[in-house]
Amino acid sequence: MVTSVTNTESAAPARRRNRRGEGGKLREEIIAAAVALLDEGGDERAVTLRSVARKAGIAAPSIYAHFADQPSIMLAVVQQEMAVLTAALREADAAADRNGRSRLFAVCNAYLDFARQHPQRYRIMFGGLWTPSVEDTSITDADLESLGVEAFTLLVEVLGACIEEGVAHASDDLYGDSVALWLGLHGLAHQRAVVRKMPGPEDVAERLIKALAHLK
Amino acid sequence: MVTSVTNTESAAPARRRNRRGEGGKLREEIIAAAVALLDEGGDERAVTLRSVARKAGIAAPSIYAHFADQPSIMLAVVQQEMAVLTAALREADAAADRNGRSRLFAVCNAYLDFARQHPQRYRIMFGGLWTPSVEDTSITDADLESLGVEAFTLLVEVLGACIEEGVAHASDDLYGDSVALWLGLHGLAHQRAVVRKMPGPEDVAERLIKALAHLK
DNA sequence: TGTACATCAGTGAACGCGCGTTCACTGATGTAC
DNA sequence: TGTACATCAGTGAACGCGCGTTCACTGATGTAC
Repeated sequence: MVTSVTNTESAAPARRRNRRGEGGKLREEIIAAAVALLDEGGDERAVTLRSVARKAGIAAPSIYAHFADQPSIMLAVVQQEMAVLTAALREADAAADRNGRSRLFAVCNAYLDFARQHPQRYRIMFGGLWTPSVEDTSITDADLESLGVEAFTLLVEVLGACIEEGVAHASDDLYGDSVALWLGLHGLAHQRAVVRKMPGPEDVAERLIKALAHLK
Repeated sequence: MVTSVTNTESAAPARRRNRRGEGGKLREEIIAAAVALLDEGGDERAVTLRSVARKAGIAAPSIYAHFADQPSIMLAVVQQEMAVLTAALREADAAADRNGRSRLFAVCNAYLDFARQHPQRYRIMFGGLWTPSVEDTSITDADLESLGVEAFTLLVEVLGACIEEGVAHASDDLYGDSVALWLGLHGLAHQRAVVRKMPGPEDVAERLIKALAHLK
């Protein structure tokens, strides 16, 4: 296997150390460095303690002042990106026409767009790439729970609006339908994040959303 | 990070070398060893050239007689497991009552069962865990195409049967609907393969299948 | 206002580890004569 | 039927690499007096 570090990673710029009392800023720089590595197209294996340190322009041991281990960095990345995703969904919702159907498509498409624009981030967030190793790390199950709750709640709300307006067929279980809808979105989003070119027709997304939302 | 090899890997039994002319058998043993490592719950990182060799009870260099590199082993695993999955779906279909609805649920549930019973295999097959590194390896795009075609074809057939029988609403595009249905199944299967306990109601699978198949 | 000093932010060297990969090799076994 | 030998199946030692992690440290900067 050929492993060339210098070719794939952009050189870290000269870094000025933080002023006294502002050491905490490095934490954010570390997270940003990890995200940058992902956005360069490398998969999760590209995000090591040392590669993150190189990217951030610091020495590897400097990370320990802010994170217990590499999975802790990943958790911070996931938490941050979940917030980014949630904000994007909210923004899309706010920008949509004020009817259930428009809002539903706006939110769902924003979700799919995030996955397409940031495939590696999406895989980290939902691909179960670091969760299996919980035993060895400082991450607790509590950290993992409630990670995507806010985003999901928005989906429930928008689907509920569709039903209230009579645009979607009501069922006995809005929550259950929302889970099903999210799972469908996730299947498409994940597949798009993983393969080069998606097979299937252009309008799969629309088909999925219409069917799972029971749109009339 | 604590990394203990001997604790997590079962010791390889004494191995008798293959008889002359039967050297090819080792190829299958190597694939089986890789699958065994996955089934032990380790994620894809646990499948290294050396760990596979240990599991198979051979010296690491012996692998090179059969595989160019580690990703080639993974490809072989994926190809084999795709065949296993396809066989399971066919079997479920054959065992089902001879009507579209029964066949559809049988095939879909068999798909979901595979993911639940072999989460790590499923993640390897559909999680995009090794595809990103195509550039460095001996694997070609041609190897990747048509990997799940047979299984998918069965899904199209069964959904088509539902429509012919009038059990499902016909649309203008059976293929497109099949892709959407598969994506939904994939979303659920993947999520189940990734998280410990799935949130949501018990009958999400049924909801998903009914909605995406447009069952009447 | 000047200076000693505690603290903070981060470094550099070193360690042991598992990895992929190479190389020359060994020893069993089938086959030609 | 016996034996020499080519081939096959697989080994063992070694290499350089990047990794996570430790340790003692350095040098800038704010603060107490």
